[in-house]
Amino acid sequence: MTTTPIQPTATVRELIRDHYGALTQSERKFAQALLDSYPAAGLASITIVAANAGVSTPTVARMVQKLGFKGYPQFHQALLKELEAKVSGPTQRRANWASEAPATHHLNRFAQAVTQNIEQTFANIDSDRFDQAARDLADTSGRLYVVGGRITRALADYAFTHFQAVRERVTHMTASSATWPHYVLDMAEGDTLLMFDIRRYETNLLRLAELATARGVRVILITDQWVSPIADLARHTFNCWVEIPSAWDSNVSTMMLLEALIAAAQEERWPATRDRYERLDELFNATRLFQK
Amino acid sequence: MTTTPIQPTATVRELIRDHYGALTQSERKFAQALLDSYPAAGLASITIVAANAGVSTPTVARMVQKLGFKGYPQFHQALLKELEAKVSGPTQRRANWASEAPATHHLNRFAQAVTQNIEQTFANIDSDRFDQAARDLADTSGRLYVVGGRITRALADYAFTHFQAVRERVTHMTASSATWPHYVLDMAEGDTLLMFDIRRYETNLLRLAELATARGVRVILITDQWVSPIADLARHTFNCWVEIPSAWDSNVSTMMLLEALIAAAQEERWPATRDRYERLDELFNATRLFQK
DNA sequence: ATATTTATGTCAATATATTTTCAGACGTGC
DNA sequence: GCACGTCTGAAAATATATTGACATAAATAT
Repeated sequence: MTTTPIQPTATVRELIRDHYGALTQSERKFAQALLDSYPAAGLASITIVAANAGVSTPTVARMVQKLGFKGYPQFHQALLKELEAKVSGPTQRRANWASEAPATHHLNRFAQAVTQNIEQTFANIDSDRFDQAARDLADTSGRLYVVGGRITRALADYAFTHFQAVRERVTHMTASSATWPHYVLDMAEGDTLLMFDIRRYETNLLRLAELATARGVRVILITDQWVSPIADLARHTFNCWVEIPSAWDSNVSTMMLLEALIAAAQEERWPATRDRYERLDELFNATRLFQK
Repeated sequence: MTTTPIQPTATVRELIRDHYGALTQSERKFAQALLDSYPAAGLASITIVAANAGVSTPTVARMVQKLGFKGYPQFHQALLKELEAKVSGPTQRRANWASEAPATHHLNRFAQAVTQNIEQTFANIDSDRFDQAARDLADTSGRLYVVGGRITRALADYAFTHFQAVRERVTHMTASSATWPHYVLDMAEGDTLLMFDIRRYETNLLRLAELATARGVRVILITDQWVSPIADLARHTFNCWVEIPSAWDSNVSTMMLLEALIAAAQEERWPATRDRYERLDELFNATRLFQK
């Protein structure tokens, strides 16, 4: 492990990060609790603080010593000093994301843009349609196909991996559109096709949507705020705000929507999904044995 | 003396204002000191706090009782609670996300959990390390390798697609670990390896990290809040908060961090990257003609 | 499977914080 | 200037926090 010498300017947060590798399980439990509500969770007495984190007092005492403090009081004082410096600063409580970076730092500008996208995206979701879409995605009476474009292929892949855990009969249509006709051949009424189409909309995907809907397949489309032409064919369309100050589009909101759909579909199929997860876990454990 | 009932909603600041008339000279001295650097000046022990304000301990004790607290500890706790509520991140007390859905709707619960994860994640990024990592990722004097685990393969894929647009000499190491040794064979000092390892840490990835670092490759690790063992070998480690109320982990914050890194690397290499984008665009347009 | 190491909590000791008591200081009205 | 009430901090008494020693539990290696 790299034992970084304690910088006099290092925040407790940084100290935790640096020493995290050397912390034991319970110590990490406390560290997490502290980071969870920082720095408040470290400003009470050691007794209270330990109880809140669900560990014993000596555990906390030992940990702060590992971080380089002489004892808990010194640690407490350090936290307090940080707080004081932060609150008395000139940019009092500007919404900074990266704690110590200036508001103009790339990170903060980026975080702000993405957050706005997320807000926009979620504000524009109709919860009824969302619920319906989740039901479609969870419906195992038909197959579920997943497909994405050049960039969104990764998202489709992610969706595939997770839906595979949630339900049976899932297919990821690979990005090579040459193989798509084979899949279409087997599509039937009652099947669902989850499509990702973010700008620079791809003609291939539109053609695929046409073929699929012609066969009675329900299309669920995840697109951007400018809306892919596939929307006209889709049963449900979701718009994601993707613009960031950059040459390309952000897919954080897309990912978030996707995860929300997976989570909802999972809930839809509980407890059937739980069994799948457990069986999956066993299989992975079995595989793991070989690796040792 | 009339014991004013403690308003549960009143802040200590308000209490001081309300009782200011009833305070004695020394008590006011302390009150001023507290307001001067609020709430830090009230979060140490009564002894220290009193000394800092230049008054005696009993003065402080008497005053907090005047404010309606049973004793100093209770006063301390009240301040702490306020702080906790206040420091909670930029988006904390937002109204519902999906505008018309009730707060208990799945969507809103999900959005809230994810937002907290994002906040935590970004609060824990050290901007210097972030900048350094971005520089490593943009450095074309060596190759850039990207690799992920079972779930994070999709993220690695996404990273690959984007970094490929940003710079040359990028390789996505496929998920099949059997082929990894071939890649390692060609790794050299000055190369960079971007790894994703979220819990259920994979032994394969750890072995790969060991081999790579042994060859002088810089490892940049993106892991979760519980930290993959690879962290000990990595040059830069980033922690993503991934917990959501679900059987699996969310990767929205991971995606967001990844995008932030891509954006930073892109900026690092501007305008070289702009040329690449333009050429890439031309190529895609050429391909598109065939599809029509 | 067993031994060894490491981690963790209980309990006791020690130190520190908090409150109470009280005597002097200070101001105020006569 | 004197008497009275109030304020203030020193110091004692009490409560609580902090740390260290130890035994048990968990993890790891043999």
